[in-house]
Amino acid sequence: MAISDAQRTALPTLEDVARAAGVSRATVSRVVNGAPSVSPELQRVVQDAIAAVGYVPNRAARQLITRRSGVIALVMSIAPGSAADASALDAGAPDDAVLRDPAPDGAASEDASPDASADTAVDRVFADPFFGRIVAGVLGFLRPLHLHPLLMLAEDEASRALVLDHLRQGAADGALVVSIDPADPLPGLLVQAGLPAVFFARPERPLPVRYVDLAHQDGGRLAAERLLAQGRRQVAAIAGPLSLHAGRARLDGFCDTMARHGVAYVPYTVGNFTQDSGERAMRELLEREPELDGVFAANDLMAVGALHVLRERGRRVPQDVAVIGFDDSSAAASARPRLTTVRQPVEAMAARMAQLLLERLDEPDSPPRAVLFDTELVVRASG
Amino acid sequence: MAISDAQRTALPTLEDVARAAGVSRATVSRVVNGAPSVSPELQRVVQDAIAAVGYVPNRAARQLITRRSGVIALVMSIAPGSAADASALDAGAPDDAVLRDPAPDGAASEDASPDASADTAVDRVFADPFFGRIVAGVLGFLRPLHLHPLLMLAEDEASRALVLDHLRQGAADGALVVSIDPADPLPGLLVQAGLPAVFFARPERPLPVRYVDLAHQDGGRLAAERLLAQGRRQVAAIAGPLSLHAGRARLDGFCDTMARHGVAYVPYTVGNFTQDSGERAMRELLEREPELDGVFAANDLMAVGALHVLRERGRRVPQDVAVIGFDDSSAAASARPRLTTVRQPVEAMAARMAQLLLERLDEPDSPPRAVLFDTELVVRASG
DNA sequence: GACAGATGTCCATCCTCATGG
DNA sequence: TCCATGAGGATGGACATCTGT
Repeated sequence: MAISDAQRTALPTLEDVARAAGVSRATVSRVVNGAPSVSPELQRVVQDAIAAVGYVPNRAARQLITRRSGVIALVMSIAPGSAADASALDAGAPDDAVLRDPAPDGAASEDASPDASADTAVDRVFADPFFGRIVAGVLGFLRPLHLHPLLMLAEDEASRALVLDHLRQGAADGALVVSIDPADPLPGLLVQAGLPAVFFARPERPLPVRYVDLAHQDGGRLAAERLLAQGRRQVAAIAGPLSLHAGRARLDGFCDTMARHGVAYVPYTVGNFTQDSGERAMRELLEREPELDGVFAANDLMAVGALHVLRERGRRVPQDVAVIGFDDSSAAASARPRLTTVRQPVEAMAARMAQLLLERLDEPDSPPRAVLFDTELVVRASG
Repeated sequence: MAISDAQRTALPTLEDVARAAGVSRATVSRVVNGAPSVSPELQRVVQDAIAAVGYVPNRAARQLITRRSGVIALVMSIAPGSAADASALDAGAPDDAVLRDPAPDGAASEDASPDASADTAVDRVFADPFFGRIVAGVLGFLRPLHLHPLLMLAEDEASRALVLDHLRQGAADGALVVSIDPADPLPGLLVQAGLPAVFFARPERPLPVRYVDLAHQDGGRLAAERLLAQGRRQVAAIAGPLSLHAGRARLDGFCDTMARHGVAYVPYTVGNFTQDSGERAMRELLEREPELDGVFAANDLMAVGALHVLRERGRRVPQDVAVIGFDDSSAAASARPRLTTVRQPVEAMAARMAQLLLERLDEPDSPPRAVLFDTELVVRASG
């Protein structure tokens, strides 16, 4: 409380500390920043003065000269550049009500609850366990370094421009971009502007950028080998969107491996990584191939949807039909039966993505680098 | 690419724009900030000059004088102040490996994947669908205002100090705090320091602060009334931690309503809001009350755990046992049978929380205000 | 070379004062 | 008198650089 007033008037500055300690501003600055060349006694004196006056460095002033904000933008980029293959739902998403004045209406009505932003496409991003894992990974790496992520969403041209502006304005030192759509223009825009960015998953168009990615195809292979080892031969797949590299590669890896082992025909259906789409896909596959004994889904959410449909149709898992998912998200462990799945180490990938960005910030001229992560089969009960 | 070099040397400043436009700095500033008193023609001229030289305002310089960062801290606060009742798992959580030098090791080994921060307590926060809903709500409100959330985690004394420092340093203008533990000292610290903050859920100790909260007790009542209307009389409850107001109030509301309708005895077990704890609780309840015909769980995750156990024990839901959850999280809709649940409008609450903070920032002297949200029964298949 | 002081720098905004219409 | 605009110094606070002992 006592501080509250002081705050509103004037916070103590370097100058104040210097005066209190009887040294120069420069010396205080040296102590604050841990410069080596200050005698222990003086350090003590300055530290005491800092504590006495309650000094905290002003980040804006520091940033003005160091040109570092200590902030990293974490961008969830969901919108396609051109009208692309986003699920039909998105079509009618209303624009945000743009408030020009940052000051909210003083007389906001008490009862009318504010907009809850029920935008389906946006909500889906944050509801997906994937988002939480990304955040956990990024935070785990950044926090010990005293850096923090600024959360941004890029879903249309205006919001993409906002991301670029923020970086140019120095609101963040660089961007970690999780881009969902292959037609996303954001990666290209960032590269063109020469802004520091690292991507989760390789951008569709070849760009000289840093990114982390997964050996998707190999993951598909692991799933196939597991099913083959169990003697399953009537297998089917629930693929992700084929417009995405991840969608294609996981399916390819699965089908190729099956073919190599004599299973030439693998019926598949395309979903969109949601549980609902997994249910629809499973129904369709059961109609086409009533005798199937194994299913590979390109992510856990769709696999869970498949589990539901199989149970509803009286197929026992794994006795009648084996199910293998992808990601090893929280959904896999909480499903019943527990889901056998191909692990994607999202947290480690996100952490590494952050590390690559810091490398780029420290050495702007170092060559772009990509890091590929391996998958791993996590055997549980479903297959 | 072309810009990249320019960037490293000198970005254009207001002065440059002024020169290019043949006007004064003041005029450029007026145009940039939308001051009313600039003639349309001049505005045009200045806008063109801005575009021509590629000017973007420097946030640090602006913040230095306006004392606004345009950033809002979103703090997930999970650790208890004293050694409190967090679930046993947390006990051995290792400290972060503190890296003093912000520069990462240049020769980071390629193969050793970086720490994925497998800290269980932290991971649980981000894996919970609750987190995504908070983010979605906050972002939905802040984005149209061109404000952005800075994600922070407070789990021990050091990280709490970091949150306070960031606010004092002006890294963020205020904080939105989602505090899990009742013994959390962060709310008290923020109040004491006079820093602008709004809380999700009322702090345990009475404090003169702004917050949003839910009519938890009323939610418990809705669940009870639903079960009573179905003629269920042998009901049990899976409560949340009783150290939390939300845990107690939901249970109280449920039990009180049952008592008022002649059901005096409601056996209950305490869980910790995870699916696993819900399973354990359900097993225990079935042993104690084999004849039960209705269960109320204090959140959806525990309700889903209960569903699994009931199925495993051959009880049909809802025919034999009705199950009602709480939250209406994504887990409710994706469960089978779909979960009847008490809705907590998390997104709207989070948005409102952000709005309250902006009110406080614009009018520091306005009195603290709390907003209570109502629950609502969402009837699906489970009860 | 170890240490510390003095001063210029980063850039947008606020201010005053003046000017022309 | 009023209004749009110019001109340019002062300001915010920390760091960089240079100098001097």
